[in-house]
Amino acid sequence: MSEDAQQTILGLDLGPAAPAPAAARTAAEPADPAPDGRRIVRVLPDVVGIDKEFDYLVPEGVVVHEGDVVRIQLGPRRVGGWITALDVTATPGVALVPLAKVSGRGPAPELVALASWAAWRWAGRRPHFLRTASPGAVVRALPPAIAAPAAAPEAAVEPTVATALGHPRAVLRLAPGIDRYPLVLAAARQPSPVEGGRTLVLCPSVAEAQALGRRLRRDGVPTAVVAGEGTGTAGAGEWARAQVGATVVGARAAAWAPLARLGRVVVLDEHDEAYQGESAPTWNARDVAIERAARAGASCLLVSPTPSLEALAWGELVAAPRHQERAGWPRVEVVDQRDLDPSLGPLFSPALVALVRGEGRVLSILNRTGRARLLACAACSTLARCEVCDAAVSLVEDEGTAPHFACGRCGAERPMVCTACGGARFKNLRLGVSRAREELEVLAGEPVVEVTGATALDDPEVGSARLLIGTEALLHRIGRADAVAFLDFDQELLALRYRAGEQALGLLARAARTVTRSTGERGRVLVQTRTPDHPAVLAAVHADPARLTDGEADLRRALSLPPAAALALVSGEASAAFVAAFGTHDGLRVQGPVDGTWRIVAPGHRLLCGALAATPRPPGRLRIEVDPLRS
DNA sequence: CGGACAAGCTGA
DNA sequence: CAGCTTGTCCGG
Repeated sequence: MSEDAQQTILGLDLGPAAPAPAAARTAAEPADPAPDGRRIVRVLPDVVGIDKEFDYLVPEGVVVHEGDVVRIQLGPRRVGGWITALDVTATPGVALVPLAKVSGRGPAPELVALASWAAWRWAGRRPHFLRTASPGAVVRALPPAIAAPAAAPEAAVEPTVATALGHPRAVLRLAPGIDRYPLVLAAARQPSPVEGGRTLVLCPSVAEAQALGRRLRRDGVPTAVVAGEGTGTAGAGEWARAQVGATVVGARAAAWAPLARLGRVVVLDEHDEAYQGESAPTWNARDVAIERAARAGASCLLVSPTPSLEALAWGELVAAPRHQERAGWPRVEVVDQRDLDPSLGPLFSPALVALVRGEGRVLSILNRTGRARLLACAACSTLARCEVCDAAVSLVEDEGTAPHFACGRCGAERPMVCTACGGARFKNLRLGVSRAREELEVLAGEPVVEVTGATALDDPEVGSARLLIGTEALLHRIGRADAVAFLDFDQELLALRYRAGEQALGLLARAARTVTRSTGERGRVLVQTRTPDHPAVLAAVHADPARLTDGEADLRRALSLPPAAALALVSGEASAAFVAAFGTHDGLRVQGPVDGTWRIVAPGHRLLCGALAATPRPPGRLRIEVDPLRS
């Protein structure tokens, strides 16, 4: 070993305040020595593309634990990795070299195992998950153990909530106007099925996690907020506190938080799509949390105003009595756009006009219509049109050719140059929203501010505006309003995704929460649609999500869609080779390709993931999405 | 994944 | 046949 390596080797010690015994690291125990008397550990390199482990010698006097983050010499280069097994026996005929460095603490053994499971479940690679489970910065030693929060003085929660907390795997349907904090506090304080077990609370956004964390700390619950700086990994301090006994609150990545002894998992707004990643592996934090709880013997509670069909298929539904749930929803008014006076246009019903001329902050939601985007010259604002037929042209950005305009009507193509001023820069016009804004302004008789993804929320114009308009992202960005109006809800209801109904109801629930004031008083939700009898609309109007989910579950079964089936999408340049190698399996159907994407339908994940894992990956880019949310 | 090394192509 | 590209293999 080089002098350099000797200098960088770091002895790690658990210290006196090691976490409680359930998850006690076996690391410090005496080793089975290798034949030559030195310990050997197995290491998974942190290199995507190497799904293989390698054995290394532990340098004399160095303490290692399963999950520790190390650096290794792998062939000609030095890379990071994780210890996945301690005290393995040497493979004959392999010349071992020592670990180059033990960097610090990493995921505990049960998380290393969970990463293997997740790699199987979402057809991904272990390093992806182990990175999420590792601290964002080096953790050399753990702080002293943190005592469990004092038990709840008395049950200060609703009977429904108490029932749900007492159940090992429950789905709590909680109306959107109900504050979840009493539930979270009780979850942190009440004993769990695991002696001395701590609570993990997941919520869809980092901001919510931080807010919950502040409230819990104020109430004397030692809390670690595990929410990363973009990448999803936790800061070293919070990571270490989570490891030694804090109650953990966090967003998606916190499903991998290092609780030494997990007793209870609570997933708030489990239906929220923010729990699932868009890039492969498309793992879902709710499903990771469910599996993790099951492995730990912990209870798991999924909470949502509109539980997903996946949740309902998984656990026992607990709901408040009808009148109580009803009281937690605002009034949802439905306008049938088919009855509107055509001269006013379909977007502006008398009810909407009354709403914007009334008082309080009103959010108007309008999704862009389809893919039709208009381009205008950035310099002179002239619309980009076809020189042949005058229709609006769209931008073509194929590989191999320079970006140019193409006419969707007559097919003519031309360079990306403004016909009026010769400018070459163009801006997208979100005509749907922009024009609606202008018209709404006229109808309201006062300014209406358009909020886009680029709008800064601390913009004084936004802060002071009473009337705002935007796409559904507006609901995510503006937390409070007195009324929410969906100008054309059919965009949501009739979208071509199989989950459109659920997503639409989820939007209505979000709107319902947006108009709930801290006093409990409720504002209004207005829905303009041509399909007022759609189950998602009826569910919100009647404050009864079962109106959607009952029928939807039957439909999914009939059509072999999740959760009655398991889906995977396979795309990328190597997808054809992969599908060829995948072959045929009993009970599995391979469809496609459509636009270069194959679709695999299976009766369940066991079959689907088993078959995916058994297929060798061909070289080249390959994207496998298990449980795609779109599609 | 990315470095090493081998086999194949090109031009003087 | 040097010099370069392309491909395959392997890492402890």
